[in-house]
Amino acid sequence: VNASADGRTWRVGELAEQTGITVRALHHYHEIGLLVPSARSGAGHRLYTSQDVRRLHRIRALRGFGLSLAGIGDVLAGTGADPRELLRRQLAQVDERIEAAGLLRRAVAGVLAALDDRAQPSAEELVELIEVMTTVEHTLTPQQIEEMSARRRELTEQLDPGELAEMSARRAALAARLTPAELAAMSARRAALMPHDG
Amino acid sequence: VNASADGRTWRVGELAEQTGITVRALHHYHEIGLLVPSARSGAGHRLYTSQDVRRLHRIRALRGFGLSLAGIGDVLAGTGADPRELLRRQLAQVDERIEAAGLLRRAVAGVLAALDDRAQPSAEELVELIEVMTTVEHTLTPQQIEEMSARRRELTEQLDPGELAEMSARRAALAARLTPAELAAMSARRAALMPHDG
DNA sequence: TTGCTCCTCACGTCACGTGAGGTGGC
DNA sequence: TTGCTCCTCACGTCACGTGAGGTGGC
Repeated sequence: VNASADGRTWRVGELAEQTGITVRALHHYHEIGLLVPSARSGAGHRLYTSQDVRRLHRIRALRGFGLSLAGIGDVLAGTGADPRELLRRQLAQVDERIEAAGLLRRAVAGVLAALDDRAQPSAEELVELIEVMTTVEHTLTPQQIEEMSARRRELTEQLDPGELAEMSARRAALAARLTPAELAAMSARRAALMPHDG
Repeated sequence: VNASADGRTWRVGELAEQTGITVRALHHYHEIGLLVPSARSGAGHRLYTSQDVRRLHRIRALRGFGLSLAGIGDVLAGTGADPRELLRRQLAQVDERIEAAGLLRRAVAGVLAALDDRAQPSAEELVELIEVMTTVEHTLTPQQIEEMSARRRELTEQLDPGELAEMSARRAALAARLTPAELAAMSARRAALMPHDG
């Protein structure tokens, strides 16, 4: 808002050291116009003013929120629509990631549990196991899966922010947890998957 | 193991439709040698045998486990080391993702909660808010952060699979959950962040 | 004079998406 | 003859990493 007439400038290396952003990344931000240093030295070296540094901190903060560099540019330019809408989309995306990762973690842990009992598990057995475990999911056709996610998207978009946040939190917590019962069920299923010797 | 003399073959389009994997992806798998169709028609069209289809299913299953195409090639070739080691690394990676996403979700939800009270939040306010919220994390230098994750990695590698799985499950569940108390704390902190009017 | 930091190309990454332009099979 | 599927280039994506070869400042 008010320009403090601080004449101090920073060079790329200094900025990189302070912020943990690499020199190459700063070059990249310059290339795409996201952060153009306000000055150059006589030798052509980039010189960043305190204003530039301030912008960089904002860029880093927004990047930490998972925004793309293009998205960050929009937000900082103020050209985007309602910022809340942006954040809501972010939240929904994060929740999808959490949910997917939770399912994946359960699957991986399940396979690991099954393998840990075997003396010398071969890669062959591993593949076999993973294949069978994922077969269930594959009985759904891509269309069906698409329909499901589309339907869910519609539903989600009709919720107000409060409801959305609540539902998301519940789903995320559910997906990330691993109940002993589930582990037991996997352990049981494992017997059916193992090659019958003799 | 035993080759059922099933002479049936499939063309890329058929395979794509059945498996949900795009034609382009199948071309890509061919290019990198991950899945080379066993035959070609007179016109040069790719013809996949039942063996090829079987391999494709395995590729898809392993891809679902988050492995890179190169990693999948290794596993299917049986050249990799102990498959359990591979899965353990996968598990650790997934847990890191879940944890990071959980932290992110909390931050985004916090900012959203703060913004929802404002009548007409500007992009400027949004950025300000996000910046302040992430400032705490930035008091750590990159080196410190690196040291922390390195130390944690060392610790993790010394655990046996059982301990690892248990710890991971706890961490993941913790990170994904959003307690009312935390929301309240955020709500309280919010007051300090809002610009004091007058 | 020697390091150190800086500079500008420019290719590589990962797993494909997306045309462009053309040919064979029912 | 008309669609449909198939083919092979080949560039684009996203946010930089990683040299290559060269120049200015203390």
